[in-house]
Amino acid sequence: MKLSTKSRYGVRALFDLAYNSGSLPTQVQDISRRQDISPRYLEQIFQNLKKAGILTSKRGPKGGYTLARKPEEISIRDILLATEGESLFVDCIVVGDGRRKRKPECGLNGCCVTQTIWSDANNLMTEHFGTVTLKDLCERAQAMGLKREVDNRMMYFI
Amino acid sequence: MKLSTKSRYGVRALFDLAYNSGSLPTQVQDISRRQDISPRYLEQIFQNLKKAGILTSKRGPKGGYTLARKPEEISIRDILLATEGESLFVDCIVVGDGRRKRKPECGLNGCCVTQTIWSDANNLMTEHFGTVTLKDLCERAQAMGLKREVDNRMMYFI
DNA sequence: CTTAAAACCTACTATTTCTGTCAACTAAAT
DNA sequence: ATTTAGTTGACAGAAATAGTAGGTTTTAAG
Ligand code: FES
Ligand code: FES
Repeated sequence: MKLSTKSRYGVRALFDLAYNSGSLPTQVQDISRRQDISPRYLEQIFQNLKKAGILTSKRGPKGGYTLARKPEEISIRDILLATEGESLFVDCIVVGDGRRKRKPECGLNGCCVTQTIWSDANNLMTEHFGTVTLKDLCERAQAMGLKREVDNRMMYFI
Repeated sequence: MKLSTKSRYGVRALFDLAYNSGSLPTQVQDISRRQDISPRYLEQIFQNLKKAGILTSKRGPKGGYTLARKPEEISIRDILLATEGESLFVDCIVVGDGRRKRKPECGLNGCCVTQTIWSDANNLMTEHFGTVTLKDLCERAQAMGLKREVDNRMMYFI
């Protein structure tokens, strides 16, 4: 099991957005260039993130994407929820509302011993990723000495 | 990201072995029947687990597989290590010996902010899964009231 | 010694998921 | 009106996964 590129790209792109952009919308192509991700593909990912309420978008010239909340209010968990779905590890865990479709998969439902393991692990990861935010990432980046790209659109407003 | 069937089947099969078998070797077909896993596929998985030193085997009639260690000495981590490889989440984490091939994947190596996240998470999971053993699973199973299958080969020895 | 039961090995196929691209469309700014 | 840029859904190639199959080797039992 590996994270899908949707998740990895998603996290990187959102970090990039938090790190390099001000309050102005940022175009997909800029992030794509900086992070070396196919722009078309990134659009798809951003669409998911938008549905998840993590991004907002603005069309037209000078349009682009903006974080829907402050970086410290967006956790890795939020992102993974949008890109991977509710449960890592297995599909058969029943979360929250009982309307979710169940795939028993092994043993009868509720009688599966291994399910408890994956469920525990899932809770642990959820809790952990919930504490790591984009702001933390930005701080790490700064500590590592990563340069921000100067946003040349600011020129017009000086 | 979901666990591969190799991992899920593997854990279930090993649990089955720990729960239902005595010291005698158990055949693939028995486990396959009890756990409803394709016998031919299970053979493949068992080969991996054997290479990883978790199982020992005996050929010929009355042959089969046996746990290489006591159930309390086999952790979920050991199993996942055999079925999933060293790192969950991403491929680019460098573990232990530097001879492992690196796939930078995002940013320059050592300069990737997100890598630290996945690495942390990987460590956390490794630590957690390292504390859960097959014995724990057996205890849970007993608490849940799962029946053991009577091993009818014992009949011959009474 | 023969037979049969089981693990062992290699290769193949089918299915699904992932990754990325394309073209047509819609909204916004000038 | 025109142009820029995001939106959408379909789609195709690649890769990983899941499972199948045939044959070989080892070993216990008769
Ligand atoms: S029912 Fe899902 S792990 Fe067993
Ligand atoms: S280099 Fe692997 S996550 Fe960035």
